[in-house]
Amino acid sequence: MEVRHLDLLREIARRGSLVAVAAAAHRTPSALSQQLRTAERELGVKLVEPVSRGIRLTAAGQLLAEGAEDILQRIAELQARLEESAGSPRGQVRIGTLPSAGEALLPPLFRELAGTAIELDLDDFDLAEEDFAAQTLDADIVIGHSLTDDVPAGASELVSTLLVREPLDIALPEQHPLAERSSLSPEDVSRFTWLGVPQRYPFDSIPVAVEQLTGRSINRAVRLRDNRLVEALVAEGQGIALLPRFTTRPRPGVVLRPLTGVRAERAIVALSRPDRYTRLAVREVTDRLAAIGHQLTEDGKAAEAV
Amino acid sequence: MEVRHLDLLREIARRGSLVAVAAAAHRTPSALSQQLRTAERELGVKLVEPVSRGIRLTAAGQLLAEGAEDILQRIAELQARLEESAGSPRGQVRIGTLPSAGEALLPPLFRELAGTAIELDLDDFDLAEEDFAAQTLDADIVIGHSLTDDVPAGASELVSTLLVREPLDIALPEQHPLAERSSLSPEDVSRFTWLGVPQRYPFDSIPVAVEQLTGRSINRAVRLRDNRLVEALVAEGQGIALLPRFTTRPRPGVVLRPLTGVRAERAIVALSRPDRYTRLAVREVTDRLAAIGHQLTEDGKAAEAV
DNA sequence: ACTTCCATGTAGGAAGCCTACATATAATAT
DNA sequence: ATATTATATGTAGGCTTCCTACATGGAAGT
Repeated sequence: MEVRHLDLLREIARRGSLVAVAAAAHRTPSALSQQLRTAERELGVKLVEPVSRGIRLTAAGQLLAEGAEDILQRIAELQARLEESAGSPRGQVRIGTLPSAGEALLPPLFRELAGTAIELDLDDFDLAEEDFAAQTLDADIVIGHSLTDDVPAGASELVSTLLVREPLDIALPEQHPLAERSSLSPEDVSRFTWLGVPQRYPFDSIPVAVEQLTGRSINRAVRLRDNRLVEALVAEGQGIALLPRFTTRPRPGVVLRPLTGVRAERAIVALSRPDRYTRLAVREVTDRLAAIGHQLTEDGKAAEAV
Repeated sequence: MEVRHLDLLREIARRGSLVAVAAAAHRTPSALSQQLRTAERELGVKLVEPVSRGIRLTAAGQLLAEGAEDILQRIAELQARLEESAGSPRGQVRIGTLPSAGEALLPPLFRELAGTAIELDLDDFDLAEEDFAAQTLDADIVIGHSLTDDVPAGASELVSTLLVREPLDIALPEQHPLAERSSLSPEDVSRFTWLGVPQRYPFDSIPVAVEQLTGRSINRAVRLRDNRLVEALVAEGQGIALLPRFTTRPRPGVVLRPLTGVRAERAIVALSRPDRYTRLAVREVTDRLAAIGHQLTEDGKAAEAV
């Protein structure tokens, strides 16, 4: 019985189709199909059966997939023990990130890891809160965020590390009447036109809360994903918007004012599957991200004091 | 990290040298040496270091070898679960046996297994009691014996299954004066010339016990290993000897008489390493051996009653 | 000094693995 | 109905990997 085959079965169980597994493994479906048949021949059991357009694990395949989960976890633990005892962390760590969080966290990370045996591989995406967890299938570490809690929805099975709690401020054009105030209430902001984000995107929960609190519906001029674009439009006077405090670069024509009276902050977290998190390199990178996040908070406080 | 490499490290830990591992695996030492270097390259750690004429595992190698033990055991368990759920036992089972015990136990076993997917592979040897355990490195099941206990010396870590308790009788020429008695005492037998076995061979413990009990030294004409040869010489009147009751074929000119007053029986046991014993086929064969052994005892009683 | 034992290096053949392309089949769309 | 899409599987060929045979080198024993 080979690890390669166990791994394949586990992936089929998780992802459901050969095409999906092949894409994740950068292989062709044909290769995996052949591997499956080799495994079946060696074990003397049928492992998958056709169903609709795809395949499904047989009882035997499922049994092995479950066992594989355990065995691969133990192999990962052994590897971690080895790395701990015999040297410094090494290898490739694949990070998937929110663009906004990545912009603040990743440049220092690259700087710190220069010269170590850890190699970073990046991917970025902007998703609904509950979709971050699924990305941990592909990435060792997923940097995601949560508006309501410190653990994003769907991440209960994952290792979740809080990196920063980042306030979400109201971005205003410099000449905006509200710009003179040092903080803003839901009442204040509900009267103006907003630049929103798509529905079900995390940031949207805050204007929704404002609407519930004030009983007044907010006028959203547009729904955009990209914060840079939003910044530019705020500067143009197209509306006010929610922007994360640490990752919004100061920009002429735009000021940030804290929003009080609703929970206006996001938790930026690092998520990993337990088996991937056992790798020393993955823990190391997560720890460094947490330290960088902490520094971000400190810098924020210092700037406020000035 | 590949199972193949883990297995290699475990075997090196157990057997001590590449040549020994190569012999057991039917590979050349060169192949293993190259595998080792591939493993070292992949893991980024030195796994072995030269010492005297051979090699020795480094700390890292040892760590992995220990982890391998656990992981390979779990893989074996998974395989067993698969076989249990998905069909009948199959594959090759390698048995190493004492010739005398094998003669009685194996023919029925072959008969029973004809037509199943279990294939037997045999090896035979005649060893000192404490050397049987070492044979479990190579064989799935080792049929050995113990004179003093139901578990042979050195087998405490192994799965040990009692197959038969076989009386060891005194073989006499038909015309021998003692042949008229229905059972013999240490006093009786210590006066005659014996055909013995080499020192430290299990059977030797009984004449030694007789010597201690009677305070008289036994005259051993020769020291032989092969029971057939001993039978032939007993028939020739060259002396009396200890022979196992069930595995001594009745033969004109020779009679067997029970020896009383000392523990004159051997326990025939099947030994397996725990990881090999998890295989369903191995358990199946062990069970069948135990059943055959039980039948042997029953047949013995029936014959006595006649 | 010679032999023995063990590990390692090299070259070449065999086996295995993966990709590209083609085929088959079921579900969905037009 | 027919075409299209999505998924798996089969085939041929190239690349890689693995193992054996043989040679080399060092350490221990005679």
